[in-house]
Amino acid sequence: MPDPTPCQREAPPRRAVLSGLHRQPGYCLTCGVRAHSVCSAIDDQDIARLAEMAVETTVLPGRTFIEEGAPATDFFNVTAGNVKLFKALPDGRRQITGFAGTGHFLGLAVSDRYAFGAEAMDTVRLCRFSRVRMRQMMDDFPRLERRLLAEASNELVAAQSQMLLLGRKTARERVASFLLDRVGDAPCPGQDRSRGQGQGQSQGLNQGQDVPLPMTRADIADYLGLTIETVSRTLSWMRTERMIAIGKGHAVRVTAMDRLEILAGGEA
Amino acid sequence: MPDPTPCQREAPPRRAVLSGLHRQPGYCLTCGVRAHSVCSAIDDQDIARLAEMAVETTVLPGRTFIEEGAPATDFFNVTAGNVKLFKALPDGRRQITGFAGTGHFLGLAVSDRYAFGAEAMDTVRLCRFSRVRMRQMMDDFPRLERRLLAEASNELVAAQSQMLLLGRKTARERVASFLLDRVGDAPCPGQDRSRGQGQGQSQGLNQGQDVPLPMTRADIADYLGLTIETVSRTLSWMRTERMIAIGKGHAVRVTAMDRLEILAGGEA
DNA sequence: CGGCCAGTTGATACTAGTCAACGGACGTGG
DNA sequence: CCACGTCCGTTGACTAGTATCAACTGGCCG
Repeated sequence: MPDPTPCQREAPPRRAVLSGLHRQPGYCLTCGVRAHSVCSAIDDQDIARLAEMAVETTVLPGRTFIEEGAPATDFFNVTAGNVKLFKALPDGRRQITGFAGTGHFLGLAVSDRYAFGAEAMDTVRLCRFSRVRMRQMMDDFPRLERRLLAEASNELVAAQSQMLLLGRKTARERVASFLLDRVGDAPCPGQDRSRGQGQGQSQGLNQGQDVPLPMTRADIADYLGLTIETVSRTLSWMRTERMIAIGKGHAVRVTAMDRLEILAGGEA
Repeated sequence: MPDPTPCQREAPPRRAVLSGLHRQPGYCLTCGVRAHSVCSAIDDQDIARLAEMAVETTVLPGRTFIEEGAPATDFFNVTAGNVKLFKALPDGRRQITGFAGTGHFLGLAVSDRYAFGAEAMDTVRLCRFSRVRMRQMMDDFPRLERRLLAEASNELVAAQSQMLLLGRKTARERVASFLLDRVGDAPCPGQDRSRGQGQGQSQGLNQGQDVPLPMTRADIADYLGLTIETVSRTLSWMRTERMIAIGKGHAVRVTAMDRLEILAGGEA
């Protein structure tokens, strides 16, 4: 297993939510995240240009580093930690539109303002790129644009599934879908997305699949369009039905994948 | 006003849902839709290549021409008519993820299967491109890819708004948001998206803004995650509140934009 | 004319939201 | 050390917003 925290170089003295220093030219060459991210679209020989425009940024847990509606000046690439993306209504209701982990690219938008907010769920490390410079890179490297298009297409597909979930699924179906979407995610986020069905993650003599839930009930609720009470009740119900086992500290073990899959109602 | 049905050439003898003949090399040069679509990313001098790989296709109202889960062999560009895009559950519940009008590009996906279905709402004319050939075009013309990325980014933003709507808005808020999204759409779809604020929202002496609704109540319901009854009741309620006037044959006039906007709850 | 479909409206049911109480984990400070 | 407060999660009682079921209308077309 490679370096679990691939992005640690500089000292961490910063004040505002967003600050930081530019990377060294050779930075990206050794970045463990590159392989999983859009940066892989740039060859070794050109990657120094990318490195030099990347600003190292650290965001503390709970801090909002993209404000919905603020001028969209930067793109971001998550190099460590997890981020929640959301939209909100004036009265405070909010919808989490997605979770972004290591390797995820943020900030795609044609508009000059961010259409969503982003908040760090844990300590997050980011590469920050100005949009202007990023556009130059895209001009010079069409492969980068292709990679972004692929990323956007995947997100679009995910968004469509989420619309089906939010518009048409019941609370039980939503929670089941949510758990299944996360089966196979490594407990250590960002690594090992191989999703090998083989011996899977720690099945052993088969106790079921572990599902890491690095988010609170409130986050799950805001993601599924439910309340925390409903999420809690639904998980409790699944436990009494012996479909899952609820462990300490944000961990759930799926013990009846088959019934969960039926519940989730695979798409037609 | 230019040719309202810019894509009429060949005779219409066809049997299957999808068939058709390849375009003539000069076709795209005169296509009135080109300016509004991804095709504008290709210069006049190169557009013949695109024309030659485009297959003219007509789809009758109500026909599904993209089947969810089917092998994704083609991209489409809508040249006339309106399309609804949707995902469905095995038991028939369905969520319309979007409406696509003239100029809209369909089929973006990395997967080898369509993630959504598409059905003609009226008589639809399409340019159909094989994915393989389209990929060649993208290789040769990075501008095309850039244009597609912009298109995808916009759809992503729209999808996020829709998630907020589906997850967190009440029925009244959903219907209000839906109507407002369509204010300014020309009654004749595909033309005049200028959204000229010129004469204001035509208030003033003013009868209000016309909102064309070329879809049934069932479609609206499936788009908003509601039932047809709730949509009907909500529109009726808005009428009694004098926020809208309901005309014959799928037309609604917004008579109190301001109250509708408050209802829709502008995003934070 | 009769059948069908889209839409409206009413009565009732039910899912999930709201309000509230409680327990455990954790951190702080006496 | 323990008392205290806070945050997160669970559970219960009740409510409200939509869904469901059903009846009815008007338009369209064979």
